[in-house]
Amino acid sequence: MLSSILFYSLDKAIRSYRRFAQANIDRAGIPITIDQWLVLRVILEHDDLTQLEIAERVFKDQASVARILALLTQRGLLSAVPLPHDGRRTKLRVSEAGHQILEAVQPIVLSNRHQALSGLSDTDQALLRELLDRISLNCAQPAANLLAQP
Amino acid sequence: MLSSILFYSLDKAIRSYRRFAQANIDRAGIPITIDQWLVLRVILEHDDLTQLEIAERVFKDQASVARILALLTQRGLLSAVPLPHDGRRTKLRVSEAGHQILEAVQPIVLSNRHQALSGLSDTDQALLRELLDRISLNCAQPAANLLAQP
DNA sequence: TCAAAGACTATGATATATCATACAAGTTGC
DNA sequence: GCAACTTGTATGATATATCATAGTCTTTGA
Repeated sequence: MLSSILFYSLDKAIRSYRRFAQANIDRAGIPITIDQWLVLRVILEHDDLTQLEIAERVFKDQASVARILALLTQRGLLSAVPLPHDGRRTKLRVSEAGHQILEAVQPIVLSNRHQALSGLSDTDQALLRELLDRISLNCAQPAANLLAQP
Repeated sequence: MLSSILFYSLDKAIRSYRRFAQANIDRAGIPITIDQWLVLRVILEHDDLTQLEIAERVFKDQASVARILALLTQRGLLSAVPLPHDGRRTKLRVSEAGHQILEAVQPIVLSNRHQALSGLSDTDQALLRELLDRISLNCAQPAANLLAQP
């Protein structure tokens, strides 16, 4: 049975949460996706990252980030100023409109997390995080080679 | 810090696992995606589901399933025979080629899970599942209404 | 200083996610 | 037996995921 597989529960949990969270953001009439929000947050915390560095922080690849940045810029939530010392890059800055959206979303984000974690004690949450991080770590290792080359 | 958020760890874990698992399948030269595999598996277990019922089992929506089914059919891994008693539907059947791919992937799937869960005891795994299922359950509830209507 | 190597971004191709909607076919109520 | 409703599938539009690659710019090394 598929439902007996742990990764099935893992997939279900994150999909349920993302749908739930996005639905609440949509319901509040705030025009942003969770992925766009996450990228904005990263830029807010560090304003001198390359697309690859942003990608690593949000677990996406560089191409996905490039497209999200293009969208955010196009929507006026982000501005990109060329960096003088490197002609390839730009300095990304969250615009005023971007800040406003981040502020508007913040209480919804907190409420979403609170509801999603209701019934989990602090101990539960700490343990959950530990187990999840262990899985991430395991998957970052090079794969065991089923078809090992001589 | 984003990294202190539990859902960040959750997102990271499932993305790490999916990349890891897909890379191992690709490396073995088996031409199937994890999502396609999952849908095939569901059809194998129950051969009389509507697209919506399949979607519920794999946590996708009907539109996504429709497109995955079209692809699987186009690639010859699935056949669709019209059902006599309902002109809208078809009976889905995993083809011989589909069975072969499922068999070829199976050892890789098992190895992936084993590696990803290494270091987690049975107790850990049971607890992890419990916590994840609780989150899914919490997110299935209608949202708390921040802007409650009188 | 110049050529090779490396870093950074953009984009084409394909797959999936989601909403909305169109269309077809079945069911129900009267 | 027909209209209204419901169910099932397909698809357009937009966003994200991923790989591969092209194009630009920087750094390195002799």
